[in-house]
Amino acid sequence: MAEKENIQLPEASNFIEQIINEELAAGKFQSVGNKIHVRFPPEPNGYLHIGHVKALLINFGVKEKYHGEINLRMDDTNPAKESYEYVDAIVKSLEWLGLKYDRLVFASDYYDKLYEIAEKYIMDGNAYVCDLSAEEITATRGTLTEPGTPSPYRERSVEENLKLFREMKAGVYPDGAKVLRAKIDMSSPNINMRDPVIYRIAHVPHYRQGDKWCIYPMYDFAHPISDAIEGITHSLCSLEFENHRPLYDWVIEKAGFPAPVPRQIEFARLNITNTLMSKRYLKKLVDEGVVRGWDDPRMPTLAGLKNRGVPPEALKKFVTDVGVAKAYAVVNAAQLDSCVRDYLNENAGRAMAVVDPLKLTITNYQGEEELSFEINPLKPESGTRNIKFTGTVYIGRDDFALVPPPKYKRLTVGGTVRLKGAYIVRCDEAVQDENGNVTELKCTYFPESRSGSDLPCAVKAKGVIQWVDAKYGVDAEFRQYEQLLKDEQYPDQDYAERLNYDSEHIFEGKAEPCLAEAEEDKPFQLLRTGYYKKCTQGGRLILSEIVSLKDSFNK
RNA sequence: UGGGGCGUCGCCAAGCGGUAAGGCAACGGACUCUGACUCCGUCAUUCGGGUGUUCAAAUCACUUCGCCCCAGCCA
Repeated sequence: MAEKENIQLPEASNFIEQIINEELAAGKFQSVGNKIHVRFPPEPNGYLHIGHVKALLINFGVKEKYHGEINLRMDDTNPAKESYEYVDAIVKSLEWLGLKYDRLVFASDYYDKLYEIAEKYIMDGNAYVCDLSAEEITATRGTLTEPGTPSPYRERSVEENLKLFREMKAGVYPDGAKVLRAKIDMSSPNINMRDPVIYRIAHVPHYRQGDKWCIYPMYDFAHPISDAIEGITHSLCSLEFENHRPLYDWVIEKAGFPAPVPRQIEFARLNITNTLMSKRYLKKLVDEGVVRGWDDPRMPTLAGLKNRGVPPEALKKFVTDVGVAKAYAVVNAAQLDSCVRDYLNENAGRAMAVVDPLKLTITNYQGEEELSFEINPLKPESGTRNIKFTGTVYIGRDDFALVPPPKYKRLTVGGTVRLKGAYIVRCDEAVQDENGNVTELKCTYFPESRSGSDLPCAVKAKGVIQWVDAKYGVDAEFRQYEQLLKDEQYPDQDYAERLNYDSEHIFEGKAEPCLAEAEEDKPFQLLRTGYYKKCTQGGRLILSEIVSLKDSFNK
């Protein structure tokens, strides 16, 4: 007898790793060299969204921790919904997140093997061809409290079943005429065990297999076997598959795979407040043209988040912080925002911009000069940028108040404020139009207050505001939003209600025109998105966020 | 109503019989040429409720209440 190897077990950081540690300690995987093997199995029927990041990180986390392997498997067993567009999008999303899998595999590559196992089931008396219609199967399945009734075709002979199944494969029957069912227990309290369908007829070409097949395996059959074929040790999935676990185990057992056999472990999926996390609805938004595509910045897809300017590192931090458990949970979107801000604060360069510009003219200033700003104050090594200053600038309308609220730190008539990186100015007059709207501010500046100068300066300013030079600033463009702005194509609440969810989060905010400081004669983009809003505190923009958004659009 | 799960601070979440980590949010205060950041401080005598076992329970047992999932030829 071989001695049990002494394996170094890493500290478990969640209940899944705890289970793996126990199994490892019990020697369950000795025959496979204690190699842990997991997989991430999306169906290529849509883009990955933020919810998938949880499954992704749990699986990749296990792979890393145990120095195991991970397959990216396209769970493509329903040809009606799948395509290469989605395969590509999924692969790209993983790249964006920086997750490297060991191999890309397709469930559709196992169709032959799957078929072979199905025939074995028939020969072993574990499956039969059923002629009942879909409605009849539903009707005879029983209810939650009543057992189902056996199909009249349940006791067909092995020979007949085999003949019929081969005819199904050969295309003798139309869609829906027959199915292959697992022969388990029609009175099981677990409805999934009441002779589930494992193969259906569908005369639909497959995006990879073409017309080769007209019968396709169901998830409950294909998934466990795919896992077993690949030597997966742990099949991690979300809670809604808990009821399928007995079937998962049954399918593998009857297929006769040798131990160690894959084990399914479920965890709670990720939910975020006001965020739609269903591929089905997201696809609907795309199909109906409510959004401009799966990568629309308002979408919670990874492609959309990327376009919104969310750094992948922030996403990973967020999902890791949220943890892994089995309790149903809805995480506050504020927690994601916090991760984004946190990362951006640390890494993003800074620039000034104003939304809703208000002209500020310094009446005693002449000429122009260049001022220097740090690109990222937190990272001195990132260098500086130079901004021209001509004495006529635009400031944000929010940074001036005719009637200042209590504790207001910005500009008021007669008050002073510092133009960030430049001078302190005093507002002498607020020019108003016939309606009383402020159209321009006439100010006086104090030369000795120049930023960084050692001159003694008597004037003090309680606030610091951003500005954009009137001559050198540029109109920021909204590359992503310009069309939306033009068409006023905003999904409305009615639409959201029809879809039965709250759209506030993905649709909040519209793009607004703004002015931005010029940078290498390339205007930068400013988006009025969720993050923009979240990054507004007390009416002030946090510049780092804006610049990062810009970067993400300069593809 | 059958079966399967889950209930620890406003939102997540550690805890695994020895006397409630952490993050987000919130609230005070310091600092600040980003009202940001940073920094300091506050924030569960209590773990859905009840009853037991024990010297000792969020952790064990029993019971009760609440929520989620399952009746696709979707995954």
